[in-house]
Amino acid sequence: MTELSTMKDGVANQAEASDRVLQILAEAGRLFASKGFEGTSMRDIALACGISKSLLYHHFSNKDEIYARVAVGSTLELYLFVRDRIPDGPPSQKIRAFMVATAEYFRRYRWAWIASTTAFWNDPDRSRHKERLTRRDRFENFLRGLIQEAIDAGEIRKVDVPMTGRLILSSLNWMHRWYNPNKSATPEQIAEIFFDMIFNGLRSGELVALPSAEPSRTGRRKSR
Amino acid sequence: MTELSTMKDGVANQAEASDRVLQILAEAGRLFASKGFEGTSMRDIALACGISKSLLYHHFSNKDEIYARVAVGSTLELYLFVRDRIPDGPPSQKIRAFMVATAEYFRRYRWAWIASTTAFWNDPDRSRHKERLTRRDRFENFLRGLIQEAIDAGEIRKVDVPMTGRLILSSLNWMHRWYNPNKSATPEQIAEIFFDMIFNGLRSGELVALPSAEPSRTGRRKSR
DNA sequence: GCCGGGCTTGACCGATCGGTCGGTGAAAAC
DNA sequence: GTTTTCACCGACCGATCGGTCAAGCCCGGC
Repeated sequence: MTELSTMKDGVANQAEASDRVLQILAEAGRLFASKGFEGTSMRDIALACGISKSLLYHHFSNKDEIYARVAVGSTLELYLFVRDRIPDGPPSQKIRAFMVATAEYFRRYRWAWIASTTAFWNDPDRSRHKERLTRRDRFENFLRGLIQEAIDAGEIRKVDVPMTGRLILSSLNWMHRWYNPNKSATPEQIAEIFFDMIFNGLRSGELVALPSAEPSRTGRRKSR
Repeated sequence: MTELSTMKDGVANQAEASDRVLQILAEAGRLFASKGFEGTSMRDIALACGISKSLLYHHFSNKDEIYARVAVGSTLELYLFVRDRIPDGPPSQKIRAFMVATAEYFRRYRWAWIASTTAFWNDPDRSRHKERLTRRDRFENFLRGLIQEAIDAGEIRKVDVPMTGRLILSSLNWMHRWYNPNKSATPEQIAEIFFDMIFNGLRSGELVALPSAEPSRTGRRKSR
């Protein structure tokens, strides 16, 4: 079937699955993303696929398994997807590549991404939730490693590494809430803009004499 | 009742409401935040309050009204809350105050915040959803005004104003996903750190000669 | 022709959903 | 002392939930 590639959109790493399974995963991801896990019924999924509800249970044992294939099956690959797109070079450029690659992943698997990061952020299944957090941690720790590299190389200031990672990931993770695929910029372009802002800062070149309302933040530009 | 102040925690601008109503709103917000709107039943709310389900319908006409009081009733005040905490002074310091005030709001009305920004991001009620977006827009436009001020004053570079606003709001809006109230930093302190990172940038003072992988980003520090 | 097996279905189940109803008991109003 | 008011409850409703099941359909191998 020629539509396999389009149906595959939004569902990562499901190469061995049949077209029907891919269709179910794609539709389910889209529904989970827009109406949430509890807000999406098995009847909704069946209707969206144009099949009977029983058929869902032929291909999946229950609703949770569909969730698992959508959410866990997609976050599984994020770390590998991004890691393979980090080039050799200066650490700061690795961070930039990290952001762009994550944005590309978001663009490619948008519904699964939203379903995974929004609809299921509080997973009823404890062990599966933990597993997802572990993967998420591995992803985040990878970024922290890049940040530490950049600090060691003297490319960026001696900032708080976990907090810096959170800032970078926040800019990417919140994108799904305002990104409009019909508007101008691609997620990758947006990631580049954010990298520029975070890396170079908003402040203009001239040092503007700011009234130091917070004495603890003087001498910021001197360090390192 | 002396516990009125504690029960009021997490529910903004409900001065005229009775203790019981405040309790219901607080518990509902907490449940909505952790289990989502569809995932929280009226029985759950009643059980959490230690009352019968019927009593919920005595105080509220239906589940949606509870949602409205939690989500709409809290986002209503965010703009005013923040606006009143912006001091006179340099525009960049206004942006800093904006971030700190938003973080304070998050800390004070955490459950209602999470319920409003996460559990209900796709509101089934169209008109109410639009109303919330309008309020959200007013809040965001207020920030954009501050950014434009800072650009006009020459304090920050000639960046893309909407995109800059999104970056700042992303750092704050994503906080609820990783913030741990038992850990060290307060939301306000986190907001200050993020402001420092975004305003001053991560880059170290020394100009590191980066291989220009992106020719469009040369001369960045020259502008303005 | 027919037969076996995977894809597919509609009828159905107990549980739970949001919501309703009639009523209780105590305090306020008269 | 009677009536009105109001916070509150247990029982119940139709609808929908996730999930089951026996039976049909379709198609290649014999």
